[in-house]
Amino acid sequence: MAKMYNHAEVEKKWQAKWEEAGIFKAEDFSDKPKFYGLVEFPYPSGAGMHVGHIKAYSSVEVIARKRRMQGFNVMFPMGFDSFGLPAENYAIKTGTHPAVITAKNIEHFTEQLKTVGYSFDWDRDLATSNPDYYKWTQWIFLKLFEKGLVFRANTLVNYCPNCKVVLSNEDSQGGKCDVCHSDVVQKEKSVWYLRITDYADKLLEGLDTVDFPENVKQQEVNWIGKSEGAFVDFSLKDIDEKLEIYTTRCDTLFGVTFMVMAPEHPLIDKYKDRLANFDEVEKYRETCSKKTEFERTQLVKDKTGVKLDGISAINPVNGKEIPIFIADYVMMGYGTGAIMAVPAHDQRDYEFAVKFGIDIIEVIEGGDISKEAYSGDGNMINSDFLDGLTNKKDSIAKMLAFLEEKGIGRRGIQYKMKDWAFNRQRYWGEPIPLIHCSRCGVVGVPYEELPLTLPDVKNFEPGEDGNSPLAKIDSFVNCKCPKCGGDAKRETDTMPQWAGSSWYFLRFCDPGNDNALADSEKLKYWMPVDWYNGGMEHVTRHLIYSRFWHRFLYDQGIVNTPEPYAKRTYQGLILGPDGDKMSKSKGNVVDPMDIVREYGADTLRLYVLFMGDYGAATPWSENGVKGCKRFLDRFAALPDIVDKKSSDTSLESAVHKTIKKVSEDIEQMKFNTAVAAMMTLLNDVYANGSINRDDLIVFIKLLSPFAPHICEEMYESLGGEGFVATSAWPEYDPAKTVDQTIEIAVQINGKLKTTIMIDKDEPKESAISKGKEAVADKLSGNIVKEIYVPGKIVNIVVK
RNA sequence: GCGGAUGUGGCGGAAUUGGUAGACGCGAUAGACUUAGGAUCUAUUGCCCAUGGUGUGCAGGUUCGAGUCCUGUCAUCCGCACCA
Repeated sequence: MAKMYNHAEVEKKWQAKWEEAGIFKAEDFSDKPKFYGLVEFPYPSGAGMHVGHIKAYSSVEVIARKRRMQGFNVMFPMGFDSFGLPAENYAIKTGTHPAVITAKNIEHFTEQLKTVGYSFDWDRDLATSNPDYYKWTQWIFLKLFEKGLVFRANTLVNYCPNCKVVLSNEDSQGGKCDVCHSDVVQKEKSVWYLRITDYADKLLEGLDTVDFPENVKQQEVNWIGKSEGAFVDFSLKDIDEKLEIYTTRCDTLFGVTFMVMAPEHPLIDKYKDRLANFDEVEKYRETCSKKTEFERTQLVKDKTGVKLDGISAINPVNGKEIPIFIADYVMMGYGTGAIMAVPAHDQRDYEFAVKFGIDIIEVIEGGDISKEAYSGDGNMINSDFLDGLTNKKDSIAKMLAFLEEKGIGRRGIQYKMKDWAFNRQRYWGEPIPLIHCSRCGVVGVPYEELPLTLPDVKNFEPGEDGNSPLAKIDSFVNCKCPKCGGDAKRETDTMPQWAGSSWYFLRFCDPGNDNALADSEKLKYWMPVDWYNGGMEHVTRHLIYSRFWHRFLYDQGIVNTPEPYAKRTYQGLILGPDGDKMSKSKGNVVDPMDIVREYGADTLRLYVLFMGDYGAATPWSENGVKGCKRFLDRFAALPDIVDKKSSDTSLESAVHKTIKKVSEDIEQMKFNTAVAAMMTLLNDVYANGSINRDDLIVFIKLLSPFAPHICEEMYESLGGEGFVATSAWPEYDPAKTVDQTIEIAVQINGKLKTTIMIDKDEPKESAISKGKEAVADKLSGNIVKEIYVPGKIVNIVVK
């Protein structure tokens, strides 16, 4: 049996037929219910597709194909996130223009995607680096600017010395550059920010309204990192100045024995004349600034710092004079860059106090402060008017009331999330449409001048001065101020990689529109995205950014839903055959196109969904691929045994069970068990030796979202009308998913002894007696209980 | 430290949510067909002192019955992190 079908021929044939018939085109406005399925569009790298892309896209592909068969008007678009550093770095190396490389890569990618047979609507294809696309990226930016959500600040920023570029917090997680994985350093620089923190609460609240996996939501909540506490003013001794701190435990104020400022705190420079040990302070600050983020956070064990000699603070609740230190365990970027230290109840402060011999005053009972800080609940002591309170909530409330009355403290909220550092000193990105005018300040490029196109340059190398290559082009830089008409200069930095992807799902609704980012009626029809699948690594990057932009556009009345994605899912990583992460250096990378050539696209698609739990990391197995190919070959041979038996009803319940299982499993992304169910059915069919034509057509339909090419081929050979892809998804009859005769277990004291066959409607008494009969020789002692779980087990309890 | 998970054969992984543990696939073993087999087909395949016993990281507990629930414990993975 099992001659192998010619996958290369079959797949090419049907890809051409689908394209010719245009069956995957989404219709704007239709009486059918709509389904907008989305996968993260790729960066078109020169290396082409990775097996990870295949896994990421195949899930929504299966769902989209099923929805079409269920009568939905489906939009499943694809495009390219085509601005970015790799093309630019390649350009620096070879001198080829990034636009040329990008166009070539997009072509290559498109061809590869088509080879896999995805049911994308290619008419909606887009690329973020096309001027007619980034015109609208710039347009949204100008809207943000108009609404005061763009600002420039001179602060410490994450900087990648290798890429020579400023990075956002999201782009430098773990102290490593997102692009090249070099250590990120802190650098003082004037950069553009988007005020994403203004949307922190909205981004949090929005999570309650969407269907995201719990861990995805949790990760976003943690990233936003909302904390409620209080700002408290400490006055300095003999100086008319206050030092403001942020704390979540203002009720421990009586336990404050010192204060710590971040080394970069501006107050230090302001009062350096008063510092007797300024040299020592300067030296310490210098060592800190040289540390990378990585070093600064890894050396957690050893607290370092310098006491400010000449400046001290007054504890506002008891008037005691307390010393001030600078130490790098306090960060300038969170809160106010200064803390009140309560060594008895904060482990970091405790370690510092021990090292520097500072008093430790217990204000909450319950721990042993001779050993370590105690951060639990307990009775308040040594705290004047708070003494005796046992509840954290009460003591905080009482202290807050006191501070507010005295005017030295106020309620405050802090977020770990920082504003989005938005400019990159690079060429291959959207030019930021702003103009610096010496008279008018910063002015937006007029809307009618968009797109502000990237000028042609010869040298893509970023300047050593930290400027983008655009700064070297006088004809681009020099311009007239749109407000006063005087000479002015353009902003020469470009937007980060994430800009274009922050709204691309909107453009898919109306990709050719030149008058708006998309027609509002079309947006209203298609949005929100019904199902969005992508990588876990984008949860605190692309997902946050795009939700922010979308929420902003909602507030401006441009889109009609507050959240862009109704449902989000993610795929697990595909590991190399050795179980390690795939990487070029390890040489364990699998090229999906090799698999297509050798086994076919249907096999590849089937395998990535069958290989394991969709959400889990699973190693690649070439033998597993072969197993899927074997299944498809055996499936393709089914027409040989069609209607071998004249009246064949023995498969009826197996077929209905499989329809139910496959239909339900797809919805829950349990593709592996859906495929397993079809493999089981195939085994049943061969065991039976025959299958009738109608059942085979049902089987073909069930498999078609996974392996569409071979299914079209078989459907055609059986005389099916049109395409399987546009045929109706099979329904099952619940009554037929139940067998008439069933096998149940017989247990004694919960231990399996044997199994018996009974009728599915067997009465309890009869089932029990049949069970007892079957284990009669093993029964000894008194029967104390008889349990029958219908359709499952008989359990005889003896003593 | 905080947050999220996970632990089941030689391997990837199933288990209708408290009811026959190991579906399906891989690998392995034996046989068939073959000039050949790394193709295909058939059979077997958790482990063990095998008419039975035992088994879901480990130790307890609840229950007629526990991979599933409870308590404790160990290990691994992922994300964030001197966040005040």
